[in-house]
Amino acid sequence: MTAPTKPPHTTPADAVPGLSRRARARDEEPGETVGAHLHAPVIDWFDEHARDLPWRRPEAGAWGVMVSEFMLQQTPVNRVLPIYEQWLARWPRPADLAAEAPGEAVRAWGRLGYPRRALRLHGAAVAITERHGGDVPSDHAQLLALPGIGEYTAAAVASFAYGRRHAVLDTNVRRVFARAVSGTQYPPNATTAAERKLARALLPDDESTAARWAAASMELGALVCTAKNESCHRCPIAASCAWRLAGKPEHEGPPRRGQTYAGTDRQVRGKLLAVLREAHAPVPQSALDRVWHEPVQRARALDGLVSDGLVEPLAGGLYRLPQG
DNA sequence: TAACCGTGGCT
DNA sequence: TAGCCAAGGTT
Repeated sequence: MTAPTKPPHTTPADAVPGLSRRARARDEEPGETVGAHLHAPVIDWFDEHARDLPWRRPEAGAWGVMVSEFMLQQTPVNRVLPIYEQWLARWPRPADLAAEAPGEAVRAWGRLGYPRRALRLHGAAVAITERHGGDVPSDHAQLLALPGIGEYTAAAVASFAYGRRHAVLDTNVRRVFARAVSGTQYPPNATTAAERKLARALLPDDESTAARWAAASMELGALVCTAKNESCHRCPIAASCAWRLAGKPEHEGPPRRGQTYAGTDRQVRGKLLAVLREAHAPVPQSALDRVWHEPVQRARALDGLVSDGLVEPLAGGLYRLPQG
């Protein structure tokens, strides 16, 4: 098993075939919208082909959108669906989660992976309850100030839940833009200023259209313009796609090494936490010792979990999920 | 900036 | 089969 790897890049920052020189020179707030020829086909495609996901239904509300965004960070939709439903049924409002021990969030997170997200979602619920009267804020800066929310998630919640106009730049959208506009197979490894500028330039002027565009361009990347085995024959903007018109050149250069997973601290942490999730009483050290043979790494992993706040050490060599 | 942080399905 | 891949955030 390996950890996630992102493809390397060659994107020339400002070599954007689809944009006029004036458009490239202009920085931020648009007077006229760039890339407007992409908006209608992508949004129309979305209207017809969008998946019916629970967090897209009106009854999900801003809290449902926010919960889904936390769970979807690096985790596939199909694995999120059942946990999302259980989560919202148990904690229908931020205050409901805030009233629980953080360890309950970690337990309910199950095997979604990256359990620190569960802790941060709990922390965000506490902050929303304390600072925002229990309502998920719609302001980008206020969202960004919450634990576990970065640039992408703040924009996604503001856009999807409140219809605000933000560039929502996730891995799907970055790949769509890299191909359709920049003409490269993959976006850069890390998000660049040029990508942000491009995303802002492509954002429709109208607020509700911008929100629709954000969801539609992301869905296109998830369903059609995928990382591997892309389906150009189903793509609404294939005719103007810079990468396709260039003959779909494959990325050149050394592939970035993916971190191996087997034998890493991450694997050990996962095994340790799995024991504590299943237990409903404090667990003795001896039970944790069984999950990994190598004592030094085992101790390091446990220490890491404790310092992350995912595990609470008790007197007498007992451990449990955090109660406070 | 780059490393770190889980998990399981797919090819 | 073993590497690839999935709606990132934090340090």
